[in-house]
Amino acid sequence: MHLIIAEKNISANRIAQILAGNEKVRASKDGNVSTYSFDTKTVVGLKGHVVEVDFEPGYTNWRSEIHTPRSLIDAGTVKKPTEKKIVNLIQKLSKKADLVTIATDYDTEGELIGKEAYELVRAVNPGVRINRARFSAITPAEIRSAFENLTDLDFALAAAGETRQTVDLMWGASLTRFISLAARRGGKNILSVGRVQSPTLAMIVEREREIENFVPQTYWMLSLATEKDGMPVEARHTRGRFTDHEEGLAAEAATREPLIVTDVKEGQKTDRAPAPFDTTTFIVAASRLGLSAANAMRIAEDLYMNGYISYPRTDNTVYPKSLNLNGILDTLRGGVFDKDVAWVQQHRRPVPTRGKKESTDHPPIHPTGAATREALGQDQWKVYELIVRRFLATLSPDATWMTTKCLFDASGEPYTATGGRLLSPGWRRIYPYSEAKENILPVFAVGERLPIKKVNLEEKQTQPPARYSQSRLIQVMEELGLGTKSTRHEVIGKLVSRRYVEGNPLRPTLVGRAVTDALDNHAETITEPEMTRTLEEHMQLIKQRQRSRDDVITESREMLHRVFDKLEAHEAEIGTEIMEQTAEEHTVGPCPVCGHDLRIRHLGISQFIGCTGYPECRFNISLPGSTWGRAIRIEQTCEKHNLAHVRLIRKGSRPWDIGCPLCTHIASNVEALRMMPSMTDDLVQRLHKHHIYTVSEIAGTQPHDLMETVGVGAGEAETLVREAEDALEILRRRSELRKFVRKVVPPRKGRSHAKIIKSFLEEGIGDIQALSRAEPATLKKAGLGDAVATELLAAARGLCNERALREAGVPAVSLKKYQAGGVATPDDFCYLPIPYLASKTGINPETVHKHVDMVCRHLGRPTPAKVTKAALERGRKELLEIPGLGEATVERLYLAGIYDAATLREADPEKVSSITGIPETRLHDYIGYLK
DNA sequence: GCAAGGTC
Repeated sequence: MHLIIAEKNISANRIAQILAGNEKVRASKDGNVSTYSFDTKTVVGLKGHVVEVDFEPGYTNWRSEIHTPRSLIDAGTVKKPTEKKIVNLIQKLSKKADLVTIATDYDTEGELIGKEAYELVRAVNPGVRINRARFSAITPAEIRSAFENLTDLDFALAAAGETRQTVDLMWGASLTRFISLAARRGGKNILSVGRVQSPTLAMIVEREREIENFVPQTYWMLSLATEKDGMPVEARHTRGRFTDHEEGLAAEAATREPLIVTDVKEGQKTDRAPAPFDTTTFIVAASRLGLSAANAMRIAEDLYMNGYISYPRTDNTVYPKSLNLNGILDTLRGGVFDKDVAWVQQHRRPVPTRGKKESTDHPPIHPTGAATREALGQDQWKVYELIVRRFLATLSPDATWMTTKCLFDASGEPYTATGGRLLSPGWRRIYPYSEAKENILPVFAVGERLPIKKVNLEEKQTQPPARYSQSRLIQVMEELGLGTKSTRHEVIGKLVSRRYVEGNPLRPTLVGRAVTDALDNHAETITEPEMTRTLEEHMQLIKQRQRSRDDVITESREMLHRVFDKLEAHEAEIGTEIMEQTAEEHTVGPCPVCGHDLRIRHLGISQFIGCTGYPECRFNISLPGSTWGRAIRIEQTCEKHNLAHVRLIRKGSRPWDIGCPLCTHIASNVEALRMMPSMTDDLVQRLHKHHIYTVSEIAGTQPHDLMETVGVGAGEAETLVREAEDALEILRRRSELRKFVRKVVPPRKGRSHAKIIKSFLEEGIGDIQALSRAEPATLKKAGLGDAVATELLAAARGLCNERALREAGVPAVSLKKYQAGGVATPDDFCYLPIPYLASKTGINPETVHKHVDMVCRHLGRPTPAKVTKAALERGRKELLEIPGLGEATVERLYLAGIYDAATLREADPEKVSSITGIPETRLHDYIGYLK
């Protein structure tokens, strides 16, 4: 069998179709991985890298004393499978193979991916022949010639890729751990560092600094308004910017009629049709449609998987010769673009446009199939249309403009006006994404005199550089060689998810700045794009076999050790700097009580706003738990309280804006305050004035203090505190009820828990106890169905019983055994005989007696007599001696309190029969035997 | 828990 391994499933399929020619390809799935077979050949696709490098075992603990962040520099690495199903399948097929061909993409990563496959094959079949097919496009001609000229894997090329992997892991992981530990950040808040992300972040930080340090300069622009044949014309002074106001004023004053046309130049300008899309130019164009880089890529990948467009990850801006442009045009005929396609076919430019970058891996992004608006979502359609129109534009003629430049003289002051008129729109007919603004000037003749309608000296300010938009940043990353077509947008996503940057255009957060500063000061290598450039040069030397992989990695290790020399010497300083710089990120504003900063605090899953004056000032505001989203400060502030608004952010959900935390705090607690019988509007106002907002604050105050701060009488103060304690208890029970309902009743559309609780409260059900006693009909009023109502009631009763028993003193461990034995209510304890309880639960009868005694006392009922273990065992033997009386009958007799010969002899057969279900005649027989 | 690079 000849096994062919491609880089991805879709390539595997296409390669199989091409090589099979007229033969039919059998597609089958093995563990969700597709294979394509024909003749004696089987083609299978990888998923890019199916293994990943990581440190050898022993380095998982970040805080290890021995395996410090620095020790990662010299740590050994291992390759571990990340796509187990594919790895297994490849190895299964390899065992049967007598020839294996690696057919991954023709670039460094592709060669490395190929080598990874090579190693997987070798591990299970050391003797099989393995060769390599190299092609730069998956077209019949390329693929056939590649398989006619098979070569060997280029291990030097793969080694270049491995070097990158090792260097990235070593630098990234060791620095990430070092910086995170220094700044005491763990879990979701780690501070990541990497060869690509750190320089990218540094650029955003740098740009923000430029904006902050920018000093605007004032300048003046001078223009005049004239007209001809009723057409207004604006002409600018040829000086452009006047930086000196006096000079501007002088020129303005000197601008007088007559205004004479001194020169008219007409010309033509061609406006080139755009080049084919590569990933970067595509992202830039999509961003004009309002799509973020990540979004645009996600949609493009979707379109690609559904066969509408070609592979979206490409660096190529030149159509390969093998691409059938006419065929694509034909495919697009008949649909929404029919007219546009027809026009392009009629007016085809002789050669399609081409961009500066040409690579061999994939063609530029182009449509591959016809789609309808209905088949795609709104955004998908927007992207598809963009790609179709771009493709059509690259085949369309250039646009041509007629340009006019006029010069005027206003009594010595020179002015100019330029105009443009679209002569032939060319590609602009079908690619409406960039606006072509015409500015048509009237026809002027040299020497002509014109009126001056107005002279205008306008004051302006120079502007700071703009923040990077996502698409602009991707362009700059590309220029600097940072990241790849597939990863650039992900790197930006990473910076956002690490909360280093936010917004679009991108702004750095305080954490982002603090980390960049720390790295800039102590490990500048990692914040500079230079590192990538050097790495690439070294990779080039490895490819050319002029340096070895180990040699380059050793050099990199030494460099990183020097970086750590500096870092470790300043560890404490780096840590405090980051912590101090980022504290502000959590600061909401001044405490209304003491004026110190209020800060958002996270403690496990709970979060709240606390005062930095703690413990002297105990002011705090509670926030919803972090399961609702992590609380962050946002730009907006509350004018009344001078506090920043708070937002809860959770992955996958829309952010929840809480607004001013104090306003929300006040509003959400007024209702609770009003639950106190003596609370009045006036009192609420007075309490608020003294920053007392919650019932629990009143409950926690000494009546004496309350008297002084709010100015109420002693009796009133005591009443208030007592009422607050009561209200607090009611609230506590209510919240318990709420949690309980939420747990038992599954959430469903159109049935909100808030509504259910509201209806319960209206029916007087304020806690679980009340719920356990409620009528099913009451529950149905709250919109619950029969089954759910029954379940909720049962659960509430169960919980109440359990609580009553625990309250009576039954230990939790025993309680579980009782429940398992079907003994659930306090009544069960009082009325079921002890032998029965003991036998059902396996608990010692003396212990059972102790528990029963506790429960009975708690309920004010008499405690039944004690039964010892010995008595019970003896009694059991006595009973079993009676002919026809077995184990099962003993258990049933326990139910009636009969556990030995004596108790049986005394029993009333009729009564015992009704309790145990044993026929009366049999009972008579037993008793008869005993007598 | 860490990078960057493939691919989905």
